[in-house]
Amino acid sequence: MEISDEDKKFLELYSDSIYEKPSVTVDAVILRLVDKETNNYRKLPEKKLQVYLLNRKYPPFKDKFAIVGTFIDLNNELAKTMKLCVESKVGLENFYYEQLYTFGEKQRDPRTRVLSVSYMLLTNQSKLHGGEWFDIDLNNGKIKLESFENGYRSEREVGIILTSGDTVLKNNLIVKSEKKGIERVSEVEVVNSDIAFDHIKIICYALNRLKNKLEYTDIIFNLMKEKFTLTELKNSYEVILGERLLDANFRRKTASLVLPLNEYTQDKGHRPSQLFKHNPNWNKDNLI
Amino acid sequence: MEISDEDKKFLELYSDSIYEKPSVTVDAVILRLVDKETNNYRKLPEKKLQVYLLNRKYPPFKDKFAIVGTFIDLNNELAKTMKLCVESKVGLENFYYEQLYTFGEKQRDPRTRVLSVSYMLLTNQSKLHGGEWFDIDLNNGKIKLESFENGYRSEREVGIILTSGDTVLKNNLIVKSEKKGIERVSEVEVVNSDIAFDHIKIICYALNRLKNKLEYTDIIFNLMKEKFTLTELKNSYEVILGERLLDANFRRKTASLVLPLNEYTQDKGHRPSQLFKHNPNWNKDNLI
DNA sequence: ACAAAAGTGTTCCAAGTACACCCATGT
DNA sequence: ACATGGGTGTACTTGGAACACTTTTGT
Repeated sequence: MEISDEDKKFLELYSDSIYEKPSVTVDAVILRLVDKETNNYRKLPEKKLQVYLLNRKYPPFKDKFAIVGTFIDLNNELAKTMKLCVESKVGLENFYYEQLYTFGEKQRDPRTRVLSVSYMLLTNQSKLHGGEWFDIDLNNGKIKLESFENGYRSEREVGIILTSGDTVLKNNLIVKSEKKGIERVSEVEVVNSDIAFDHIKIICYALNRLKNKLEYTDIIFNLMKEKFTLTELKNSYEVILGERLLDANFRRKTASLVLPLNEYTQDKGHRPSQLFKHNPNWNKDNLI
Repeated sequence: MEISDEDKKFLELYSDSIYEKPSVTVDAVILRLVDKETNNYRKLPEKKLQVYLLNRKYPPFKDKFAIVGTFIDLNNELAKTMKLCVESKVGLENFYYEQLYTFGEKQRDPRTRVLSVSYMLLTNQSKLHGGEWFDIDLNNGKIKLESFENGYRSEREVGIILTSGDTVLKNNLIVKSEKKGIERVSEVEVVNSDIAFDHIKIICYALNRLKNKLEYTDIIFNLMKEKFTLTELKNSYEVILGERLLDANFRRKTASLVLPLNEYTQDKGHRPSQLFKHNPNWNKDNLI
């Protein structure tokens, strides 16, 4: 990408303020999986999915919880800015991340026009600081489907309850999808939300992305500890997918994703279980 | 999302210029499928995938071809701005679109820091103005795979040749992917490109998105005319996927995606073929 | 007649589904 | 003894892959 002489001349004269500019933030939906406490010595702990939120110290949305983010730095790459932000604000390093979507609705920030380039972060670390882990309780309502001759319209209520100790944050969304011949509209509407900005929409987007990627990637291992039993892995899938899986089939399907170790769990009140680790050489599509 | 009194007070005093702002564009990769000419009265025309590019009249990258885009308007939604831009610059209306990715590399625009919120647009219209349709000739090199104990590194050269009449634009990318335990890096590097900015990267991203979505959506019908034969549909899949499909299997697999019409092709030098249209009520996941 | 596309049928194989069943452990 | 998770086997179903074969048209 060589720059022509004419371009060089132009650039010397160029003023970068001729177009209005928006503010831009990078925002991170930080997710992890943890064990629910259990009092039964036999029972294995169930897993729960959590998101890390910060209580906002300044307006707008002072005292509301929000996902981690910052205004971008023009001298850094977007992802770099996001990483620095996450490291400095909550102390998280070395994590899996991917860009999700850029949210830019006109009214999403009461201050001014602000675009949010959002990221999903997955971790198995717990010791973050500055905020709180919130349990995610996702409740997909029944889908309402209306069919016409040349298409359909679907609508579903989605409830997301975020809980950390006594703090319970309720959020309700409506996910709409309409299809009429070639026309096609998808929309997520926030009915009510106890967290800042449109962040519940971003969280919802991340949860969907994660769920979809479980099927065809090995993304889940970013949420696992290094060593785990297959039942732990199965529970993890179940929590994210929101459905129960059959044990025998699960073991076969995931066989290529994991490597068996010569270690076993003990002291569990039931038969010991073999430990596994992620098979980093699992390929599939990458080999094509 | 009520605004508290404290927030209101804050907003009155708020100055939106405390953070540096980037310029932001919306950019559209406009794709269509057309028939290659054929001189054999028996042979059906093959399909080819095309992208619509504009010749830049002003620096930077004057006289280079670029995808359609504009600096955003702070008073409009992002998608709205993109739609208005596409309509006014090339005369395209009523199309399928989806947001792709936000490109923001520091050096991607020689003028200043510019983020590009990119979209993929699919159409079956031909009569655009102001630019040219370029045939897309995508050439995936062989993948080079290097395996270690705890991961692997893959690298592949991708050549994209864009042709419109005598204009031939060559572009070469290297797609890298590295995995070491939990660490994971993916990167696309532009080796050389005959088009403006990093637009070849955006086009490449769109082509991949389209290819992936063929599998699990009915997105392809946005590229088809209203009525088509199953062989036309199969050719369309083949061109985008870059591989041949088996006819008998294809017919079975796509059966639920289409509705048969009581019309048949004629004058083709071979057996007439039934025409089909998209089944707009094809659902699958949406029913869950 | 014949080249090309249109369309159907069949066999084989891989993978997913749903169970039934036995094993090993700590209390 | 027993509740619980760990783990294997199997019969059935579904769908994709590969290929053979027939039909129909315009020139």
